[in-house]
Amino acid sequence: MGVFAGQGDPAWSMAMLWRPPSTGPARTGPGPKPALSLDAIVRAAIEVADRDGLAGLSMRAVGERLGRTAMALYTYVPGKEELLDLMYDGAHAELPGGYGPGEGWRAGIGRWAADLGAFYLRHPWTLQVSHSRPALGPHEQGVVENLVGILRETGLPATALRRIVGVLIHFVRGTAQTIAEARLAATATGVSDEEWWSARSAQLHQVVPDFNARFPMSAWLGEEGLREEGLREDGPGEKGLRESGLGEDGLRERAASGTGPDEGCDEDASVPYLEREARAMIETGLAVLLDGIEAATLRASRRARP
Amino acid sequence: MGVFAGQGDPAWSMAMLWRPPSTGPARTGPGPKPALSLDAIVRAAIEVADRDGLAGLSMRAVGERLGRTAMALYTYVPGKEELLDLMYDGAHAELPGGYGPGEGWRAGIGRWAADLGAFYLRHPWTLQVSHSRPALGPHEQGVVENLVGILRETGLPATALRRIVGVLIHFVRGTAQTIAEARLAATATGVSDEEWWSARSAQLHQVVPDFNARFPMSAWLGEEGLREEGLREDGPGEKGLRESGLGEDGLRERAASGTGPDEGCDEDASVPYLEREARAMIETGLAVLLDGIEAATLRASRRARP
DNA sequence: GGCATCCCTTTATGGGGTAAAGTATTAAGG
DNA sequence: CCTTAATACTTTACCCCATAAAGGGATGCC
Repeated sequence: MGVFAGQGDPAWSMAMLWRPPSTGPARTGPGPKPALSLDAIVRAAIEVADRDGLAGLSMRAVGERLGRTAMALYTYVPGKEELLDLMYDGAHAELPGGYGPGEGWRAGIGRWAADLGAFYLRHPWTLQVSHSRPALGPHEQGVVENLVGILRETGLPATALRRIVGVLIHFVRGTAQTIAEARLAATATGVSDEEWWSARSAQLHQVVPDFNARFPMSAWLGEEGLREEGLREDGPGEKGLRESGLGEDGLRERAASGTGPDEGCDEDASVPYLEREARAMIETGLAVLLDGIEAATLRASRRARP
Repeated sequence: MGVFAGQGDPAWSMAMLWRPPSTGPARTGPGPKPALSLDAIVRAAIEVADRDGLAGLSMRAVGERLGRTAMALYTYVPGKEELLDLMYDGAHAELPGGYGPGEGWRAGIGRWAADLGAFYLRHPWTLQVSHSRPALGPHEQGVVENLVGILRETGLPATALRRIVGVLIHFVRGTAQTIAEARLAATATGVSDEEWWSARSAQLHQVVPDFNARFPMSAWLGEEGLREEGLREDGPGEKGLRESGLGEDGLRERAASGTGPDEGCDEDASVPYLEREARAMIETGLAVLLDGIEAATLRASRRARP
């Protein structure tokens, strides 16, 4: 159950992250040929983290997966923290590029958010790695590059744009975290999310019988929300979802068609309740954000030529 | 460097989190009187985490602070995970309530966000505790309750509102995380953020000489951003900041006037560069979010009576 | 062949969470 | 007052972790 703050030796991490690709096995001179490689180690570590989470990520586990001892890794990596830096950026390599202009920034952001969200769900451990660490790699930078490319269409000034970039990244990360933890709870306890949440809800009302009195707003939110869902009437604030390229199964499809070498993310046929809810949250939230960005854009152009 | 996924025994955590306050020392019967208490342990653990971060939080450390061994704690707490559940909610106890109506929802959300952000900065370790864990306590619930109370003024339907709640919480958390890590890097290396970032930037351009060619959008963002800041012209997208109650020093003031028993958060006189930047991000981001919420509200009322 | 070089293993150290067993302290019952 | 049983806390021990230090064995150059 370990997570890191991104310490270690940033200089080493930076150098390795940005080293020219496939710096060949140009090893000459005495001594045995290296059987491992930095890339192989990083790949193995990502696989371990995908399977067992960051809690299961130990130098022993990674070494074992490569048929070596834990100490063998230290020939290639100074320590675990630096390895995590490389894992984090390396995983991002599977994110697609090609957010060319022509689809409009609203749709572009929708696609970008769906891709990134699906990536987080394919590698939930990335959500536990603290963001905005010192060591920034090329693939993480690529995510930002893509988003900035899309957002430039809005014509917003750079200062505002940079901040919006932060907002969007935090938003997708946070939402993906909610989904990931729901999945984790579901698989850990062996019940479906729906059962799990209703059980927890029942327990809450048993432990706190006066919940509705102490938290009237939250109680209203829960009850009214259920009522609305029962009525199946589309509330407002839901607009712009299809427009943004995020249909009912947009995120889901992207999650299933992973580009990376991983085994996929054990999608089962039934769409879990909470996951649907969280996906709806990403859609609504994104719609809100997009409307806000649009408002800023309008204000900017109005100011430019009054 | 430990963080948790929120495992442990949720039933125990829930029971303790919601137990009636100050369940007295009604111990009768044989055996020595307990010298510790659950509250004292949680308080001590929070102090340790405030000082040394989650990395420095060990059962041994908490026990030592109370003049006991690590094992002594196990009389009161089943394990470290459960203790963390209690710490997390316990820290939230210092958040204020009283977001009465009358100031308007925009200003209300601004105040709510500033209070929550300042709280995160006073207890940065809370940002490493993964959110939306199984065990939800009364004080975390209070944060949601406050926000829902404010948002009900918008008249938005519950479904949309619940999702906006998630967006706002993720947003404040993410932003606070950025600030917190900037602080951490600054104190860890002993240099100011500004020096630290320029050093890192120089290193990046040394390691990656062709950065600007490979990441033209990001390069543009950086250069244009600097140019705009040099011009000191308020870009658009900045509107609504004062209106939302978030002045230049709004967050800062709140951070300094902590309500909890902690020592404050060693604010020094010079406002660090990156922190200013991050605060600006919270302001801009919030403005975008508020505009988006407003758009949803308008749409809702338009739909209600056409 | 000698030998320096380098990959990898073995062994060891210190720290973590916590199980198990031991010790001391108390109140109740005789 | 003495026994008994319950309880708070300590001691010890175990296993897992990251990693320092030292050793072993393969390899290519002289």
